[in-house]
Amino acid sequence: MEFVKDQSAGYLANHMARIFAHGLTARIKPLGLTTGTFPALLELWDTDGLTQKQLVERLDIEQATMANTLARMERDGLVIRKKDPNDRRVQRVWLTDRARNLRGPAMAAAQEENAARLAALTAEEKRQFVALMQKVIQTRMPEKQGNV
Amino acid sequence: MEFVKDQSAGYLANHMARIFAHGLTARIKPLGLTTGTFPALLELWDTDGLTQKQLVERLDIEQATMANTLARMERDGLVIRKKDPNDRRVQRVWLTDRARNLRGPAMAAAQEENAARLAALTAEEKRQFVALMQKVIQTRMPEKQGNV
DNA sequence: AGCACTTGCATAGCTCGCTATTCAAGTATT
DNA sequence: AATACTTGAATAGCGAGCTATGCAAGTGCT
Repeated sequence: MEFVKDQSAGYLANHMARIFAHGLTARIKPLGLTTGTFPALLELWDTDGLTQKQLVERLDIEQATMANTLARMERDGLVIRKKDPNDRRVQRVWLTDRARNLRGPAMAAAQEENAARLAALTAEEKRQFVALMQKVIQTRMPEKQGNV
Repeated sequence: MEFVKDQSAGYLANHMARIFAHGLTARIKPLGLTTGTFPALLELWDTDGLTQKQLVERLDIEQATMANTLARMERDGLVIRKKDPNDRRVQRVWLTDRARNLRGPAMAAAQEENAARLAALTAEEKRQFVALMQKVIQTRMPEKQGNV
């Protein structure tokens, strides 16, 4: 065969991402979280009250995807959205107490999943692996170089 | 608790997979293909007439996902599904002429996308990268009880 | 002031992945 | 032969991602 799927970087990336997502889904389900909320939560745990626009910029996610994700998060009591009084187009996103309290357990779950998936790699391989993924990502996003 | 998303393997895997998917989507759109059909097509180009069950086993995709993907492929004139006369539960999947003719261009598109995304890596890094992803995928830790 | 342009977000509608459930066809047990 | 179990696929319903489009609030030009 001219194309071996298990040697194709794109195929492997997709497969691997599904495996990570599957594992993380299971680990954070007891917390009442889903994987799609994770990136937004990470940003908000660091800086509460970001605008939707700011979240989109920080996460390389489309605006429409973020709008939908935030709607689910609001529905599930993780955030509330308030119009910025200075510019009423802007929605600022604020964590609820519940979301703030999930920071520790959620980060622990993510780290456990990472550790489990990389368990077969040596410390040096883990370092290389992360560096290579960063490099591949930055190939499309040269504007972010040095910022990672 | 320190968690830097751009050093998290799972986060990077997700991000990278979205980048690959985005690129491949654009490259195969002119062919009338979408990314989800690609794995099934690769198997069928190699062995036409597989059953749905066999496709599921070969691709690490859930049965329901494959059923939906094949339904879209049939709708789009890529395959036809025929009941196996020896076991009428079984659906065998057969490529159409159109799908057979797409093999060359589709594989070329995938290889071009892979090459573009890995352009910043040396030959040795590419080899390592693929090997590391294979290793991560093949790691299947037994479910831990209580302590991960 | 009035008009066009820009910006931030929401909505519609799609793919693709998942879990859970249902259904029909085969197999096995009695 | 009738019943129960097993197996292959389909369906329902959701999350998460995308593109395209709509709309209201702000900005700028005249």
